[in-house]
Amino acid sequence: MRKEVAKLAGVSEATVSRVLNGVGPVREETKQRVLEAAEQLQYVPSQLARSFARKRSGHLGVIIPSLPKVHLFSTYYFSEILSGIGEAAKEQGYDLLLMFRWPDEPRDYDLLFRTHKVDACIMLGLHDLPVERQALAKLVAEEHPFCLINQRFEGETFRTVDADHVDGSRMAVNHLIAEGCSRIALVNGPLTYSNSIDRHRGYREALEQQGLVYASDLVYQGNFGRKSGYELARPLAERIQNGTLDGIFAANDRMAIGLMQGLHEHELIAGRHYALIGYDDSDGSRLTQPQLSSVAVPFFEMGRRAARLLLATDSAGANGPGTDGELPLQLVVRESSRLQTSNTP
Amino acid sequence: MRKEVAKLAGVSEATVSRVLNGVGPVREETKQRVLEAAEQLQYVPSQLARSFARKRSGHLGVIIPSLPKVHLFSTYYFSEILSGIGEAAKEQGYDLLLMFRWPDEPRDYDLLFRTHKVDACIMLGLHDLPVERQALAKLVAEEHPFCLINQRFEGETFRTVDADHVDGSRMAVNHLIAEGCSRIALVNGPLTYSNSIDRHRGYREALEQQGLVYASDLVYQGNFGRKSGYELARPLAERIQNGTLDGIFAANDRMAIGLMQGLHEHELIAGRHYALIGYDDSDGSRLTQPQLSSVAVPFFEMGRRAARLLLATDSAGANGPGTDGELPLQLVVRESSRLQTSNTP
DNA sequence: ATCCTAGATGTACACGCGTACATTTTGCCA
DNA sequence: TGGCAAAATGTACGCGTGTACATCTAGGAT
Repeated sequence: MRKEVAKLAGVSEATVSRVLNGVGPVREETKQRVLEAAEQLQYVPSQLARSFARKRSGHLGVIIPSLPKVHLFSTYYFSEILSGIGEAAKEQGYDLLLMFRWPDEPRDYDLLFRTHKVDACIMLGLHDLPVERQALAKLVAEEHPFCLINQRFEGETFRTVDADHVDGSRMAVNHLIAEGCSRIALVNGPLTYSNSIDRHRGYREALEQQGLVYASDLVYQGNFGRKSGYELARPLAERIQNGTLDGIFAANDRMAIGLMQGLHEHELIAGRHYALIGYDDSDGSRLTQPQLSSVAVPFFEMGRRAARLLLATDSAGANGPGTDGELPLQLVVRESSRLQTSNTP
Repeated sequence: MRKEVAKLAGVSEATVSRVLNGVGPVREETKQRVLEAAEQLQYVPSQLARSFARKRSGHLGVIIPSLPKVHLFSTYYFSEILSGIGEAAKEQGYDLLLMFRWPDEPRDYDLLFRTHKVDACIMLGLHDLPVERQALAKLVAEEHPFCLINQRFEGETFRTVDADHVDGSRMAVNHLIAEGCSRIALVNGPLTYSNSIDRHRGYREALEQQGLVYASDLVYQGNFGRKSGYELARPLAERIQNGTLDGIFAANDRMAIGLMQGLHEHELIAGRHYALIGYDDSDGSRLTQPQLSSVAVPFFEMGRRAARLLLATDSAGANGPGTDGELPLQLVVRESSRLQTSNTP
């Protein structure tokens, strides 16, 4: 208890507070006396009371989507981002308040702020739905600092840390073309993610820039899960076999891997009968046989940036909405996208 | 502000508090008046002040190890556990305070409690080191509720939720033997995890129960990382080729997969030239070719139990150290452990 | 020696809630 | 109608900090 420390050190409670917070002028000798007294009494200030007095929780909230059975949609994705957030938060003296959001729960993010549970918040894996936009708009209206990662809301100016997925997708498709593919399918994710929109745009741009035709029947849709990729193997196998498909760009690794497994059951091998490239460069991409080519996304760095953006106090911290510049992606070529032999039947 | 709500509803602040907390007798009509006033004024109590007044943070701390470059050691492992913890915490009205612990940081877990940052805490991925034991012993001495998951400290009575890994390992090895293996290697993890000790014991017991000899030169050691498994491929390949090895039990999937990849480079195929089984039944086990046999560990359930154990208030909650009963494991046979053809050269 | 200023410390209180205790109101029975 | 217990509400205060403001001290310039 602070009072006892004060008495033991022969000073007032205010001085104890000053020493422990390093504020205000304190004589060196006094400071030492206080520190010794605190040490001797094993005194540590209560974060609870401290937060209360300061009216700041010291928490950075992180909203993570949780699925009924899957628990976490993509462990790699979230783990990387979370680690990045964690590093920056620790750096700034904040703690992470992790909250799992179930699909049908109300989006009352503003309560997190109004109840002072968090000082700032990062939302992951949001869908572009009206309810979601509305909830976020409310946060903006009430001037609560928050940030999205790897996701934009078209037409809004929410603070966001994103990568240039149009360019990343272009890179992926260009690579397939360079490997000799001319009929390239896109296996995309749900269009309620800006990610998917970007993939589609990059895919189309690359095709058209290289003088290939864009055909909507080459665009397939999954849900970013492995199973959804696996299930698309059947229609794609047919096209590969009848020669109307030689390359596949999957919007993430999980679907790419599912696809690869499904096509394998049709005796179709990636890097041999067709070229395949995924997206995210998740750890799974190194587990498959053949190993999966992919586009590396700096998730860790994105998490870190988002947290710094929100918490930075040193420079021009929580100034404008200031969406950060988009981060660069990197093509990672492994075996699945190689296509030396042509696939004539 | 509560005072305004009170005024608007024509009651005292205490009554507002009572209504919002559902404590004490309140006339139904009064209750409605207060709720309406609160609604109208958009009043929500500050969690900060509430926690302060109650002297309970409402946070369940979760300590997660973080590695310099790897960020998270095993995303599957932690994601599952974390999700389980999250579910139980939400169920009990607690929030998760996530803290990444770097290897060289001091183990001052007791500060978390003494500063009232958390009401209870779950530690993951601890090593059995003197500093660690000491830190935990301090928590016990100060009567702070905490729980370990998937890990015991021999000789201590720390609250723990664990699975019977001796039995799980026995199952794995018995399976290999049933598939016709007679010379089975163990690729273990670091012995500073009780997990590893258990694996070793189960491995040995199974061998001896089946009348096979236990030989220490068949025990290899990795660090649970894929790379460490990959690097063990060289010595193991040699033994497989000279006929002194036909089965491998890896202490986790990551090492098993690395091993599988390494052995593949020696033209050795799991399920054909040797039988392989991993442990954890992580999502990666389904990504390999051939798919990896494994032992399923109910990580999600373990996380949930640990959290309930700590937070449960309804039944006999935080009573004794009460280590929970060990959870059952399940053998998951896929392709890598099948061994129809003998491996005569 | 005096005065002034900056440095050092003490005093007092607010922060927003929960809650023990005092007080008032209600409902019921004699 | 009076009385009494229980229900309903109000009053007052503590929780452990941070901090504005007042006060005191020391040291240098005049």
